[in-house]
Amino acid sequence: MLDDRKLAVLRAIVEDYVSTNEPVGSRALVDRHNLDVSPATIRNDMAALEEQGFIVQPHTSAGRVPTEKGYRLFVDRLSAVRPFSPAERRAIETFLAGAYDLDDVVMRTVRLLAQLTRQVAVVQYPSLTRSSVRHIELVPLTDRRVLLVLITDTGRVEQRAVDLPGQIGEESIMQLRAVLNACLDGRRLTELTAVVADLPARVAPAEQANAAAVFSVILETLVERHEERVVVGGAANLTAADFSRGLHEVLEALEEQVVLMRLLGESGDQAAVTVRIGSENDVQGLHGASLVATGYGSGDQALARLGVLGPTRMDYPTAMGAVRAVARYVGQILAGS
Amino acid sequence: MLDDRKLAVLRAIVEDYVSTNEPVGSRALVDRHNLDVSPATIRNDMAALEEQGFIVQPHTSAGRVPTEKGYRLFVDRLSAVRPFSPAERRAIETFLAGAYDLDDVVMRTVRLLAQLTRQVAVVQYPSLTRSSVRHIELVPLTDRRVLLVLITDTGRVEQRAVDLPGQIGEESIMQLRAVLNACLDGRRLTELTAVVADLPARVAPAEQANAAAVFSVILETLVERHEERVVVGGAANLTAADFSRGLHEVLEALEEQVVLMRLLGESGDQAAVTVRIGSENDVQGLHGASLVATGYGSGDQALARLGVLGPTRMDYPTAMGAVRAVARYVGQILAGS
DNA sequence: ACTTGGCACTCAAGGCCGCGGAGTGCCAGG
DNA sequence: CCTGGCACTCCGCGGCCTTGAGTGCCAAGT
Repeated sequence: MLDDRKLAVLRAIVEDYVSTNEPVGSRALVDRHNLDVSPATIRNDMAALEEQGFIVQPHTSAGRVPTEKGYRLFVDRLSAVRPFSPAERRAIETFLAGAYDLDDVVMRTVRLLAQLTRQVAVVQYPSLTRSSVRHIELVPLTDRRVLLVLITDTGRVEQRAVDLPGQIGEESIMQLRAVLNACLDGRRLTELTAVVADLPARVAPAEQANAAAVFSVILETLVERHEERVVVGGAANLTAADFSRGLHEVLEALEEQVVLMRLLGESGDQAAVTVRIGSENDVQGLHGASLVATGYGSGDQALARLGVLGPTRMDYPTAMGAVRAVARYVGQILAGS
Repeated sequence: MLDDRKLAVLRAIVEDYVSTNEPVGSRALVDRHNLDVSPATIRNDMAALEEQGFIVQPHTSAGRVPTEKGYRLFVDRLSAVRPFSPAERRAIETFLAGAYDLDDVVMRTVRLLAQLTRQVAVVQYPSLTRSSVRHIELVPLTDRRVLLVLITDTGRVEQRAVDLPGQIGEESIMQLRAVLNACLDGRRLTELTAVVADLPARVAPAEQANAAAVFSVILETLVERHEERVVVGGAANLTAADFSRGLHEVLEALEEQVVLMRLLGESGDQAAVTVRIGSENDVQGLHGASLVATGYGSGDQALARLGVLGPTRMDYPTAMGAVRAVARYVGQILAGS
């Protein structure tokens, strides 16, 4: 039903449309790509492709434009991820290697992705759930309030103020800190729920109430409500892409952490680069946008996800290449630190 | 030269233009505001105002539009900061009071400002320079690398990984930590330069090299390069404002921390609400935009600045009211925690 | 000395028309 | 199954006109 040439035609249409942003006609197609057949032949193929819903014409007597289904076929079977040249790889590597901080790594990653793809970059902070506790610190703020700081082995620092039910003194804090570090150090965050349940037994009865407050905050903040921040960059690139009227909605969506989490979250295989095209992502306000994303992590486990967001007519091979390469190097950086 | 009625006319023009976004003519003016004179009279006044550069007409036979000079006069002499109703104040207060975290306070502030003004909100993190050290923590990452965490009395947590010149053991870290906390606790960040200079004397000779690395990082990161982050929110509101073609530049500017710092930084009196109109802020890409900003802080000292950014034709009285009110409440929240 | 109504003038915005050109679908012949 | 030819469709563009909002100016009124 779809012979090789028809597929080649579809590929050519996608490529041309992506680069010119104008409906592509049969003549232009035979010129730019060296298909050695006549425009008329191409027209027949186009008719077939249109019948099956891979392309449409905006109006009679205009060229063809790929549909979402067309893009889908393109990324699944017609395109190769564009590999990066050694020079580019080296540039990426050195740019990321300059970071001195987890925050800095994430910031640089976002900028890099945005710049490489000329799209909006979206990077999720490395997840807490797979990392383990390196250290817990308690700092008195007032006599009924302490600051809880938790440091993970991925270098992430989580902080939260805790309001206590009763007063607390310096030595009680010392004691509590000792208990916490003794029991929680080196534990996976996912184990914490179980471990924390045993803690009250190790605390002096007089301090039970205050300790309980701290414990519940640990669980609540760091485990259950693991607020995995998503950082966005390159929003300025949206103006080039012709979202025109939907731009407002896209910008709004980009400011909602929850929406971004949903967007990135929905996908199966963590290691592979996945592509969600247009309405495939059912996230509010981001129909008409495509996401190219993948997981990244320090080992072979994915810690979090990153990707780029753009109009459906985006350069998928390049985007996929950039996402894959950046994810790989960020992983290395994180593993090395 | 400018009698009272002419000023009233200018005020009316600004108000109408801001709310309708269309050049305002003499007839519309006498209708909407109850100036009891005829349109012809207004026209004469308009001619005078135009001659002095407060208004212009986009083309012959269109209504008048305020110039930057016109807006300037408006905010300086013709407008009153719009006060907030008690109900609004309470809403602001409770919204901000819900925060449990410095990060959370800043995030909520940004959202709140953006929502109140329907403009882009810009909030600078409370400055380090005026706060003092609450606690310093050193956490081993590898045997040649430690994580330095510094907690300030404003609840801010700064972190940075330090690469050491030599290996370091658990007990050396303990010792170093003790020295650091003994000497730096409670000190103003601005004093640190002097205090740190005395530190090497207190460290065992064998540890000098490693200790020096840590000290220099403390100074470098936390004092000299006090990277005062600026958080932006409500970018989606830019689409409503008709920046039309400059939108790209504005979005780009908003992603550059340095640009934002310059933008907020430039102003004299910290406590007052200041307005920079259009080309008055000579920051790259933000001509055609106005900034309404003020300092905020926990005491009477300003810790940092916040404000809103919008098109020159923005609702200054409301923006100024919102900025002032929010700054006040954020200050209270910070003082209380 | 201001204010006012009247009047002529200007000019952007919008609707209409006609044209050129790109692109298509179809058909008949290779 | 490919190809050239042909008739057809329709978008985009420029020109033209009309409309209406708004102005500037002037002469008369208070």
